[in-house]
Amino acid sequence: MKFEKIQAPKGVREYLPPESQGFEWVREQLIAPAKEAGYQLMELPVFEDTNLFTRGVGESTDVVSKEMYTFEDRGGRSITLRPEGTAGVMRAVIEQNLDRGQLPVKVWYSGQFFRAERPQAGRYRQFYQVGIEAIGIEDPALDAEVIAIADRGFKNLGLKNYQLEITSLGDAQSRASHRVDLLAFISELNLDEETSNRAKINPLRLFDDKRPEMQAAMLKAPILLDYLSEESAANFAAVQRYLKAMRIDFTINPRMVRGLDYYTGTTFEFVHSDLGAQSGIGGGGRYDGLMETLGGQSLSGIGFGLGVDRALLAAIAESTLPSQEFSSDLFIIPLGELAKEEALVIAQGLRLSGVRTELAFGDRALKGAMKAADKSGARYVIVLGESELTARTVELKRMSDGVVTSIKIDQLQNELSRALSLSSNSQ
RNA sequence: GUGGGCGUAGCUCAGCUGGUAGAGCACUCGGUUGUGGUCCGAGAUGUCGCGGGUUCGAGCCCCGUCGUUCACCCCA
Repeated sequence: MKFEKIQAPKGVREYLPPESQGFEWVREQLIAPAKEAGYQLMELPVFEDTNLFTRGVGESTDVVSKEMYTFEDRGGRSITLRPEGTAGVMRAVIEQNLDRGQLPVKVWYSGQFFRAERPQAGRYRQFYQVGIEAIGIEDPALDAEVIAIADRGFKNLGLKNYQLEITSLGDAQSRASHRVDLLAFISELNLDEETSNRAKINPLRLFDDKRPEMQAAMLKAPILLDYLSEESAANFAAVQRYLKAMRIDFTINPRMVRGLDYYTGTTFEFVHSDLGAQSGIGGGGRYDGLMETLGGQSLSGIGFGLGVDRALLAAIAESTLPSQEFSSDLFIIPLGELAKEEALVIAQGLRLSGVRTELAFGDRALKGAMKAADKSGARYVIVLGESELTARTVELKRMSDGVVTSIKIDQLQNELSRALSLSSNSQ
């Protein structure tokens, strides 16, 4: 009887060893700056009431209108796998009254998100993001800090071929007056049906059209930045000033368009140049009305989401992944039953003191075990046989050059700690 | 949702105008007593994605389907 193999669902990306080590590293590097800045973990469900997204993200967006994984649970409730992170954070903040405490609420999150799109390079139906949100305070310095944290994450990865683009979507008045002029401008253009439908949903989207003739046509379109109210303009100027003070490079892209409806004010995107069509590696911005829309008080927030999958692709493209980071320090090969027991005990002790230790299993021939040790990338190897057990002494072999030194088993921990720190200092 | 490319051993692929499958790498064992990376030798592995059709005969042609990949829409 042979059973058919079951495949992974379409569009999911799995990270298996050894690549998973790079993934784990990237995710940690991306979020570390947020932890250092006092943001705290918020662990949220991956599925939510569908209304959270239709109301929060906006029904007119592509994300909501055609990319959500929505299903009915056994109680007849409409449930959706989260397509982005901010709405869930806001829901939790409102539901648990976190906005009644000290502001801003500063949280980070990390996990899977889901969008039912056609898969493509760097675009998957299940993808990973890390993100932060800072809720309850309107201060351009906070905007600058949030951007700086995202930028630090990418710098932690060693990335160079990326660019930070910022703009401001202004306040409601700024957008309303710009919209009137933009619609007037667009009505003068000869648009095909599909495009003009898109314009009706959100005229700003036309700025993002990739067709050269559209780009050319939109060059003369009125720019939102020219319509900013005095206050919005001052805010945006301050954000730029702060970024410059922190020596964070950016360009102003007045034609930037974000896919989610809730953004207002400062908005930004990180774009990488080596990734093909899906070049956005992160983005975010301020959202003034979201909390109120979701039934909370009227507080503003700002946050970002960084794509872990794409950041990993970028790190691979720029060859910035560390290689030695992931391998063990020591590989123990026991020969015989007694040695096996002893090896387990020794390994436990060494691991407790921070020496990354692997064992050979399965009574393989010594040659095979040495091969396994070699492939593990371990920096040192010891063979534990009868003679070693009686002498309580092992030969510590350094794999890089094969040099062997004789060491008492009791001294193994000290010697290894010293040898490892010496060689890592000299790197 | 739309369009193009691709689907042959674990991996990367070859397979000429249709005649019932190969290479490299990886893997296992060995090159005499317990030491890896090089070298040499031996070995195992495929319903040629799946289903139909054309044909005396299909991995090669046709149709469908699934998957994959790239791009569009859109986005991390």
